[in-house]
Amino acid sequence: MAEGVRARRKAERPGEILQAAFEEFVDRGYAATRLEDVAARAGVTKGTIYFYFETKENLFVTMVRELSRPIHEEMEGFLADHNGTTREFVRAYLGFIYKVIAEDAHFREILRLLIAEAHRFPALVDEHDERCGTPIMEHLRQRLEEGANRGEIRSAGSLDYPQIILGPALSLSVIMLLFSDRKPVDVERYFEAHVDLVLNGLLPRNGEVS
Amino acid sequence: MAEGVRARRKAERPGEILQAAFEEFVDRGYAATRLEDVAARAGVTKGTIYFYFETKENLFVTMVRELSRPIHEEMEGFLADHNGTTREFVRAYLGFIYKVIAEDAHFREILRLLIAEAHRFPALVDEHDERCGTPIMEHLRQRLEEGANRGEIRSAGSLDYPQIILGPALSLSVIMLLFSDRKPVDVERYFEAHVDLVLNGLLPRNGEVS
Amino acid sequence: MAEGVRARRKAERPGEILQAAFEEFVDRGYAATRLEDVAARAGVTKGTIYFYFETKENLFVTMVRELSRPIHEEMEGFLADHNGTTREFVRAYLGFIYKVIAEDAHFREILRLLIAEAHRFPALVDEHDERCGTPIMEHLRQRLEEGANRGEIRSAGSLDYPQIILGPALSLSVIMLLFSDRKPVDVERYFEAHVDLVLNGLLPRNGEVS
Amino acid sequence: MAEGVRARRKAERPGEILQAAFEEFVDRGYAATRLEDVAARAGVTKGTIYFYFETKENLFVTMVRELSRPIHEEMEGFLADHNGTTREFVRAYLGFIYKVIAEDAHFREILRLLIAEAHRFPALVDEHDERCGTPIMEHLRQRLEEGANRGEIRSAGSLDYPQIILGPALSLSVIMLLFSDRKPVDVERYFEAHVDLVLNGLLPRNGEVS
DNA sequence: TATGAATGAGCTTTCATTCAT
DNA sequence: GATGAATGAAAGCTCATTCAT
Repeated sequence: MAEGVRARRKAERPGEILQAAFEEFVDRGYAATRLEDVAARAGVTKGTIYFYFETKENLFVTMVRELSRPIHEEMEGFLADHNGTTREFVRAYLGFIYKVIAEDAHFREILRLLIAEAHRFPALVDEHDERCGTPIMEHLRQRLEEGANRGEIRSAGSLDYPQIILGPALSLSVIMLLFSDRKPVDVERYFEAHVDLVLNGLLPRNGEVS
Repeated sequence: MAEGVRARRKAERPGEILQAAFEEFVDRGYAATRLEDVAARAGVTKGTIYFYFETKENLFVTMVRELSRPIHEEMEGFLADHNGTTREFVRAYLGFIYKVIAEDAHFREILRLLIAEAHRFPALVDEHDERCGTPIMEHLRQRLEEGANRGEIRSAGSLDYPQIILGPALSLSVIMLLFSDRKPVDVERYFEAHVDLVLNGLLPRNGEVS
Repeated sequence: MAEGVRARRKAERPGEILQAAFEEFVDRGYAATRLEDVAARAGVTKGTIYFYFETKENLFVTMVRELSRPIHEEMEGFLADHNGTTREFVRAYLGFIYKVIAEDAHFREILRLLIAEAHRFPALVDEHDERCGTPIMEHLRQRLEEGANRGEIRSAGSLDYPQIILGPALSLSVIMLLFSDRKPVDVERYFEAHVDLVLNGLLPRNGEVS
Repeated sequence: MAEGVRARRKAERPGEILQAAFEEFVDRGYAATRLEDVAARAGVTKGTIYFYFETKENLFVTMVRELSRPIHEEMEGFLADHNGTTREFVRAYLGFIYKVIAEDAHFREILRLLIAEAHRFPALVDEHDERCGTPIMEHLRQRLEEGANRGEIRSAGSLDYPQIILGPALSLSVIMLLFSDRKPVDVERYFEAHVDLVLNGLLPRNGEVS
């Protein structure tokens, strides 16, 4: 029985350290984070960190990779199945994005770290992009293209730049990073307004009363 | 004559230090930047920095403030005069935003620093927001409201969240921060697609052939 | 059968560790040697070393003792039987010394360790001296004394300081330690020149053609 | 006046640190020496050491170089002027060597460091050899060759290996390193016996009564 | 016997900051 | 104004040693 507990703890050590590292790196940034604080937060000593991770850089990279994994998996699951009209798809798609980008503090903070440390860890940015950014954009692009082919939507220029369609969501993420809780946003309304803009634009539509 | 040169140099010292600080802080982040490197880049010694700035924090804050000033001034100039249809306004407005947000590396890198150090310098974020973010948003919001009142545009939900309308531009900025030159974007086309989406949305407009 | 192999391996463990320790200590010196590297070289884990040896110091001391033993035994064997003229003895004696001091890298490297760590392990130096240095010197001294009594050699002052007679050999050892293979020496010729000097000195002998 | 004192101290700092480093390195060896102890001995703080020397390795190398310099200079002075018979030369020459090699603890301890750290600092060994070992050997060789040409001494094989002639002196140095003060040697008598052996060898000379 | 996870003291090195000149 | 020598408090990293299994 005691074995079980010890073994389980042992197996969980790296994960616990990674979680602690995430929190410290997010709070202080890469350079200002002290391994000693990470250790304390994980309930181990400095030496233990070096038993599992070669360097601070390695810990950081592994942390970003590992803490992004759940998001990637959820994303893949979402991308797998989706049908319905393009209109419905856009709403569902943006809904999912908001769940990840705006409501998941994990994802948001990893975004902060990637922006902050893009110069130091360009490969990490690219890796994250390949697993997360590119698939999301590409999937959106394809579905919109199909929708345009089927005449459901205009073949607008933004179909080539899915970033434009997702932009307001990423923006919200950045705003939340900048202001923490000092400038709260009604995400629900923001989301609805975003969907509305993407689908209808600002100009009056025929028969619509401004 | 020599005195004149020296005097002018002296007067420029603080500015040179701030410029050097900007470059170093951008390259390495706040914590990882060494004052010694800033000094070397500015062509002075560490001690000189302390003659002009009290601490590293103070240097950072002053630098962000000072290097943002030209942008603020340009912005105020722009916000001052603008007439024409809402349609024209939106295009001109976004055009200006792109000049600042996408083409001015200075602004972009300050954004990076603000995102990265938002926890350490929340007051600096707020200050920057008051001088730059809020006025831009508020101005846009008012003009759009007027346009809606005049019936030029729909009274869409996004009128309450100008961030949504500007979102794709901010997004581009973030993308450029993440990938430097590894993923170049055709800003001209991106901009046009952005304007098109904001004005027309994705759904087919009456009489429009997809 | 497998047990036999395992049992034999087990019995050899300490020896393998000592051998590995020798190589690492020689390469890096006492303080810079990591027990982990010793373990890796011996094909065991760090813990295993502590099963056989109490501390790093203990491992070092035991290693020097154990790796010196074959030399001591060979030496005792040599010292046991020797007759012939003093002239013959000197040549044979020096020949043996060269085999040990100049050709046996083991001995040489132990000498390096003793010199390097003389301050930290004085007792080890003394122990080695008692088993190796003193007997060699004393034996030489006695035989030379006998030779002098018999009139075979001069009763020169160097009879009281056998170190002088052996000096060039020890010197060669030190030179080899300093230059590894960067300054190769023709040991055969060096040896002959050494014997010649010891027996004849530099001054011309009667009837000898310079 | 106060300036003078401060300036003098400033100029002496590096030298004081070097001297302190010498003592610590000699006592503990390269790896086991703590920069903190060097600093304390020099009366400065750790940081100051790094103001003058880039790394511990650099401090070590500089120290060996700098502390060897006086010896090199003395040596060059000695090698400059010498005449008289070869017999006289050998005595004077060895006399000088003993002064350096046996009586100068500085030189001896540097020899210990070079032997101990030959693997880590081979270039330093070679450098020291070029400035100290080779010139001494070469000078001796030339003078002996001349002596042999003039018929003053035998053209013995050891003329090609001056190390053999100096060997007993180097040996004494090593012995002193090994035993510190635990085995005192009468250097005067040792020296005389050495000179005697080099000049006359062990075999009886004609007309000499053993 | 042997392992390997874990420790913690201690190491080299860094760097913001000070201050006499 | 400006310098640069000096500080000292960390920070990242190492490693001999321990101990439950």
